[in-house]
Amino acid sequence: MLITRSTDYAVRALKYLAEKDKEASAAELTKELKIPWPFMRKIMQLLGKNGFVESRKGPGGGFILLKKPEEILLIELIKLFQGPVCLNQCVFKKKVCSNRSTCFLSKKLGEIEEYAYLVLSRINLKEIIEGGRNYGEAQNN
Amino acid sequence: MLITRSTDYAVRALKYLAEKDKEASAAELTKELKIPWPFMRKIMQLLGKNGFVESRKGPGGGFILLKKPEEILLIELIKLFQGPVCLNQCVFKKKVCSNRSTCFLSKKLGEIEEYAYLVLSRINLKEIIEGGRNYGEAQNN
DNA sequence: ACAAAATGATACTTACGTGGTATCATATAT
DNA sequence: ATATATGATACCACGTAAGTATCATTTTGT
Repeated sequence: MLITRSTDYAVRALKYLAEKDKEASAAELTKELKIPWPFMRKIMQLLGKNGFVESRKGPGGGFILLKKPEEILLIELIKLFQGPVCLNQCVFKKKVCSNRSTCFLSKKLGEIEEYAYLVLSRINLKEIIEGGRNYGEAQNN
Repeated sequence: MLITRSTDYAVRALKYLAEKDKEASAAELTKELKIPWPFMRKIMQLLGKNGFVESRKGPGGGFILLKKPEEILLIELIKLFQGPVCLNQCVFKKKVCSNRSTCFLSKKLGEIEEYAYLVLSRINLKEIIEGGRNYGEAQNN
């Protein structure tokens, strides 16, 4: 899987914050986006620690976007919530196949990974908001 | 991960059979390729059920390749051992996001998936044997 | 001052897929 | 007959993603 649920939730939350353009609490995000509250909190905390949002405690507090949507790259969120993009990793984790450069299959998988990385690097939040009209809109079925 | 260990083992086993061009038992494959015996058997059984190899029981029995290496496509092995190639799958498994066509992100992920599929579809066993001189050669570290 | 409402930190549980094992039944060669 | 092979199938182990729970801390409003 290229994108896990955590990353997806993060995108949705950031999208919501961008569109609202005001402070929103985890409770509000949870309600609007239909994402489990404790999970949402965990995600927002990570976003906070990494400079995507600023948080304010106390009643009326919550989170506010720190960056412009066009400055938030999908690849950064992926790295944050899933670690480095890696479709390739030799099944033997460095023990066997030290000879990856001579391995035809590794080379091909590497090509795919490179392409994926390139595409993901170019996607920013602004595009997601504008291009995906209903991305993240919760539904009831 | 694009390729799991099962698929990788299957490739190695088929490569071995292709190069030997004679019947080989699971025990032999296990020994030569340093793959756990019960796991190897499981893999060979799947390959047998799906027409990649023919099996013969009894002493001296084993498996023999049924197809030409150039007719064995990596993508088929991936599908067999890992299910359909799917990097895209909406995190909500069909519940939300029935509107995938209008979702910018899904479209982009779909593009990556398509590219991966294309590359993987074109790789056959013959190429792997010829291109990857040391693919599947067991090492001892 | 105090209670309520928010986040911070952190540890824990649950679910699932991959990797791997074990067992018994069945066929075949000698 | 017996040993050697595969067929079928059920089970176990482990790591990661998904989700929960708890307590501490900060801030607001009265």
